[in-house]
Amino acid sequence: MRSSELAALAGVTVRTLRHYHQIGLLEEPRRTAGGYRSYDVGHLVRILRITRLTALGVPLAVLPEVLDDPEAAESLLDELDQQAAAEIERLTTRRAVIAALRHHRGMPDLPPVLAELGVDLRASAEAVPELARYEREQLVLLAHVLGETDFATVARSLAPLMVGDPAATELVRRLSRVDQDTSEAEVERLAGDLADHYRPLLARLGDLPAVTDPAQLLTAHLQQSYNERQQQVNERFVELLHLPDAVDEDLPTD
Amino acid sequence: MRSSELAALAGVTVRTLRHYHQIGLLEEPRRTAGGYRSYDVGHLVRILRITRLTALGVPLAVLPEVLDDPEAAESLLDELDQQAAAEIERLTTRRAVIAALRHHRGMPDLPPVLAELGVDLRASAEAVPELARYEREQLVLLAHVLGETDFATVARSLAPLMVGDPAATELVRRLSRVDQDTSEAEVERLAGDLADHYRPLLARLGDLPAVTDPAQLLTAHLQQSYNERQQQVNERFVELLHLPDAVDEDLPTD
DNA sequence: CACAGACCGTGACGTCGCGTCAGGGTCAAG
DNA sequence: CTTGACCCTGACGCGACGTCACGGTCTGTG
Repeated sequence: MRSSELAALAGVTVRTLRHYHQIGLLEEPRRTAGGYRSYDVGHLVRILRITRLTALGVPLAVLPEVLDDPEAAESLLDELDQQAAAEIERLTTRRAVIAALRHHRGMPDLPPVLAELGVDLRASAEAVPELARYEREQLVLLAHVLGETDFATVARSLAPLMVGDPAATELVRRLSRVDQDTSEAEVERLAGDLADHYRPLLARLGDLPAVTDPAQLLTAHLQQSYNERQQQVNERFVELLHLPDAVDEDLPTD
Repeated sequence: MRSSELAALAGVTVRTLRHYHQIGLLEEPRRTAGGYRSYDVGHLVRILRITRLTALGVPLAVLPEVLDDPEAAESLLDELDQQAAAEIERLTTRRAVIAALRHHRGMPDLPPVLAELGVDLRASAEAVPELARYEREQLVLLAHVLGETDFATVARSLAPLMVGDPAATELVRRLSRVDQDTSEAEVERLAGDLADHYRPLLARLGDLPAVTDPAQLLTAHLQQSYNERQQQVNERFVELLHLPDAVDEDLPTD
């Protein structure tokens, strides 16, 4: 048989044959005068045995051992089965997450738990795009520093304060309109309203085990997402909440 | 933040950060005087968004699209879910095969269906090792040329003729003892007994759709596994069964 | 008997998501 | 001033092949 015939018979590609030769898994056959490889059924059998095992997930490197050692083959099966089981579990939870993520459409980086709480970022995303992006990032940060479980707890009780909520959206909208021409009075009022609205959330954070000082990360992020005047609002907001107003000096203010 | 701090916070390795920089997935941060990278929370958020998506199976290459395109993200979720489902199915059937293979222990390259038929090659493997190997190869060949389904059908009705069967084992044992000193009479007798025993199997093969002339492959394999005198038995055996006694000229007789 | 087209050969690089040196510079504490 | 912990870049490694690139071989047809 020529290589292509053998490959067709065995259901592999010619390149695969060559690879098996290279790693010493398949004996080199005789050659024709022109240098063509000339295979026989023995090679076919060998390849079939190989492909049967690789189909089970056996790496090519360990094949030489298991092809002729029944005991090695035994323990290998255990291992392969456990690997497959573990992989199936990972993929199953992955599918569950994907299913949940369908609910906040187009934002698959949001924590899935928000979906079941009915939090819908799309509303505020349309109203105030750039700040919705910021909220989105805050949620991602928060979910990470708290862990998905603690985040779920917090989110469950605080969902109404969050972005999907009309009151929160309105605050965000007001903040988005802040610029140089905004009066000091409005700055003060908005900071107060923000503080009133978010105080429960931050208080709740205090109850939880601080991972790497989550509040710091969040406020640091906050400081980076606004114009000067908006930052002034945030400073007052933070003061009103008695949060640490400075962050690690390695974190640039930009 | 230094790279190791960021890496620890984000739950990735420093090497991963460097990789994301290399493929343009993560913006290069400012540098210190000494050339050290100095990250901020923005980078942390970016990495968290990335890892959330890669955990869903999103390849790094497509992340730039989906991170900022809700529509792309939508259709991506469908695709990922289907991939995961397909992979789960493959792994599940793989586990089923592994479970079946447990029964003919140490021989994971045998077709799994043989397990439920109670075929046990170990018996004959102890009795006549080298010929058991040959039978094993024949089974692998047969399973391949017929396909697992047709092979299952054939195997179900012919299990008693096969290797686990005492009568078959006895024939194989007789064949294994054949050498130069064996009488012509015994050669003839054994060939006849083999033909009688295996005729139903080969006849059955004729009923099935010939894939690449399975009988040829099988006889070719048969011709390679024996000493001269044993081949003589086989020639008679094949004649008695009216099988094609020659094989493709590309198949060497050695 | 020449020629086209299909097939064969041997390198060698690409894939994917990083791990792991190797060889050198930087930084903070003692 | 040194030590040890950290940082940098560059480059190869992994696993199982896919995919050129470039050249020789075989086979059928004119």
